[in-house]
Amino acid sequence: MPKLSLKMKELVAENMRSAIIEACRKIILRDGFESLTMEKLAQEAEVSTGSIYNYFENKEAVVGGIMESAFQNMLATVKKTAAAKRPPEDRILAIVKFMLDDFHDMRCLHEAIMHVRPRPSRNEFSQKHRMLVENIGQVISDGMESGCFKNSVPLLAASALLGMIREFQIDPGMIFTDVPSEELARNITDIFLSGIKKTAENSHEC
Amino acid sequence: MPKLSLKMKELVAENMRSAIIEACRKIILRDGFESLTMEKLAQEAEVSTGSIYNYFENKEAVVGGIMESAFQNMLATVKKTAAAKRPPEDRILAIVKFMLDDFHDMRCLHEAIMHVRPRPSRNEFSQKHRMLVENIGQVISDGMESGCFKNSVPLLAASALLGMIREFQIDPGMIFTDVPSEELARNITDIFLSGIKKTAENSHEC
Amino acid sequence: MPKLSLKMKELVAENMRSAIIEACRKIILRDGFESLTMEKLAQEAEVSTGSIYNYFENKEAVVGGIMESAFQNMLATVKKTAAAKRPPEDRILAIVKFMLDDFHDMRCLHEAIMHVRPRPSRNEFSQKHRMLVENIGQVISDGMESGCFKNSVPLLAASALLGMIREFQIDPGMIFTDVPSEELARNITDIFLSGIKKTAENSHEC
Amino acid sequence: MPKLSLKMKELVAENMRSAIIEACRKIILRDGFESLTMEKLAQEAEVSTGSIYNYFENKEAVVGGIMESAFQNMLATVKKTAAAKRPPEDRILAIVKFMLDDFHDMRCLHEAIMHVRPRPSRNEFSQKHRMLVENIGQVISDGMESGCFKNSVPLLAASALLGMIREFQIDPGMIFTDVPSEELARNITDIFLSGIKKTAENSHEC
DNA sequence: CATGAATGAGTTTTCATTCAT
DNA sequence: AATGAATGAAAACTCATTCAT
Repeated sequence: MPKLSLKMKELVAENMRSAIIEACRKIILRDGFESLTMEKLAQEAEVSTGSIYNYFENKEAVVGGIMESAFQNMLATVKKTAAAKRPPEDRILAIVKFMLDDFHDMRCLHEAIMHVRPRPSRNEFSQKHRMLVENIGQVISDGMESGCFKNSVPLLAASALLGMIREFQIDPGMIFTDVPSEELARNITDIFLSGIKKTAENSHEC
Repeated sequence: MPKLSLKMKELVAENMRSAIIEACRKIILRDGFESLTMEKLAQEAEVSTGSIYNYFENKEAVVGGIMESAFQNMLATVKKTAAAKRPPEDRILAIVKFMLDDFHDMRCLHEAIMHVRPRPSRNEFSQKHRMLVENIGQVISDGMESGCFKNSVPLLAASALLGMIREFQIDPGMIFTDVPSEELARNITDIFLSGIKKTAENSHEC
Repeated sequence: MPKLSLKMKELVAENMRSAIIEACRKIILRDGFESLTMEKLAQEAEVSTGSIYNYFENKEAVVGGIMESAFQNMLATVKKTAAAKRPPEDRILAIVKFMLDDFHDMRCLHEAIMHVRPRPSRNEFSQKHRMLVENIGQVISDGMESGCFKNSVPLLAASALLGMIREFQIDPGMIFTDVPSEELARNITDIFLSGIKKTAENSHEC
Repeated sequence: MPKLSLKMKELVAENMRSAIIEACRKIILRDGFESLTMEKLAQEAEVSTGSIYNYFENKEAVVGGIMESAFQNMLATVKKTAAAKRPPEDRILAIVKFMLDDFHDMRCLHEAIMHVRPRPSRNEFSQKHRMLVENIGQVISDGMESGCFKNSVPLLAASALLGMIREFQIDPGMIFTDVPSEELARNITDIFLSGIKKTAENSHEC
């Protein structure tokens, strides 16, 4: 009985944490990180400010929470896709597609990382980011082993790919707002796989 | 005499502005944007808080100032490099190299853009960013015309390149801290130009 | 229960507002409007600066609050007195008496109006002031109708009366500090009603 | 020779003081006392902030200066009018007229007095105000002696008159903005001299 | 546990005054 | 004397965090 109620409690607590993190995400995406206050967060989550402190040590922990949550979401899919039994090229395209569509998580992550700088959370973040890179790197390693990818530094290539994706999500120049993500994904993947240079056979001179 | 002293004053004033912006940059790079306070800025610039307001309307204007300054630095070099009379490939490499080395400007810019959200500065930023993209895009257009680059969307490719570069500057996973920028530049350029896929002639199957 | 506690809260909140306004009034009367700072106000009201902002939007709102409060006090009594079933002369005397004694409210009001200049509050103030004038004007209208007052412009006469009263409250020459308000009231009323000139019957020549 | 240049200097200095005070007055009347800063004052007077301090001890002294100047203007005329060889009634009317028209001085004075509270200037101000009251009081005394005014307390009556005049200058209810000052003056004087009550001979009952 | 008012340190900004030129 | 930039104390206001109910 006590054990049951204990589990209940944990369940309720987990629910609260999720709700708060979700509210946090909404605010960041809607109004920007700068505007995130505990008061606003409480209102969005429809709890009291005090309650938040029952589930999170402090504001930083909440932000850390959304990073964790966003990573979990992304990592889960990326891992699955990266490990799928399909040609590496396809897996790359799938990952790019997914990430471009998963605007929320990546955008939040990026906002969060930029605002959680001199704190311990930063290291934690780095670790998780590395996992992301490594998973994508694995696809590239696979491609190298199977002979369809050139010899390269997988982690470096993976990072490059992530950078490209992020660029189109932040879109600082507001150039690609109206381009469908489908099209963006194809273009990005194409550049990543084949580059922009003409290959020997179809280029006569340069 | 009055004209001279007028020029002198403007010179001194410009010096002050630069000093303050430089101090601002230092703080952002050292301690993060979050920690930037007018008090701290005054100390770093070795002036009084009040003095800053003789040269900038308010805090936002200072931040806008570092954005402008950083852009000016970057654009100047990028423009020159982009317009150089060398093969497009070389120009791309030069730009990547320069940007990786110009850690300060790009990093500052990126910090700034993430923290200047709902204000008019944001649009101003977008415009300038677009100029950067367009300059790089020009190199790609050149390459396409001269036949060494494939047909592609130059602005899109340019954005992709910028994204890659930024990724290695922020280096969220802290993976490439110790890799010399020279090497990074070569790798990035290589991926951008040739992609990671084996080309037909040297790949037998996949 | 929820309704009760809701009412309780409102009651407590109203108490706070009153306490802060009262503290504000004390400071203005004791040290002058110029010396009113939020810090000082907080100390006088024995709360924290932050708390004040739970009950008032900003400093201007607090000042607006004391204007409103002072007006309410004054208007309530003036209205009642003005509408009383007594000869207009008596009502005038009663109003003058009350206002001279109600040093606090009128003095505060006057301080406040002089310091709340280019803001919207000013118009609000004007409106309320007009109500005061109109109420007193009504007494004069009554007197005119009943035949004991001469034909005149009631609002103008009422304003003149208010001006006299204010003069003795501010007492810029510090001449009447020691004159009992009872005596002042009689004198003021007498001038207002009969003027300083001898009337025909008791003046032989001039 | 040295004496001459000394006089010159004093002349120039007096000019500067006047110019600064005039600028101060303009600002107070145009934008309100609250908006008066030394910087603004310097701009309006077309001198440097530093220069002001060569002619005035500090800001308070400048404000004291405009009070002094305004008083001088008013006192000069009031004294002359009060001492004129005309019936007291006429002299009263003339004073009211002049003061209503001399909007600038009186308004400035009133603004100034309200903002110079806990300082020594206040006493100085009181003294000057008393002189004003006494001069008007003298007219009333004259009238009492010559038999056309009732026995009353001249200073008290004079204060009452000043209060009325000020009320119409401040016009807190913004009721009399469009009434010509000529008409106001007549009305005010009439109330002051004859009151609002019907006199015995023309009132049957009340 | 939930609540939400209270707290007060921390932030931006203003402005009278000084002082080197 | 004139200048006007530099100063820095002081003010209004914010917001993460606490704690009595």
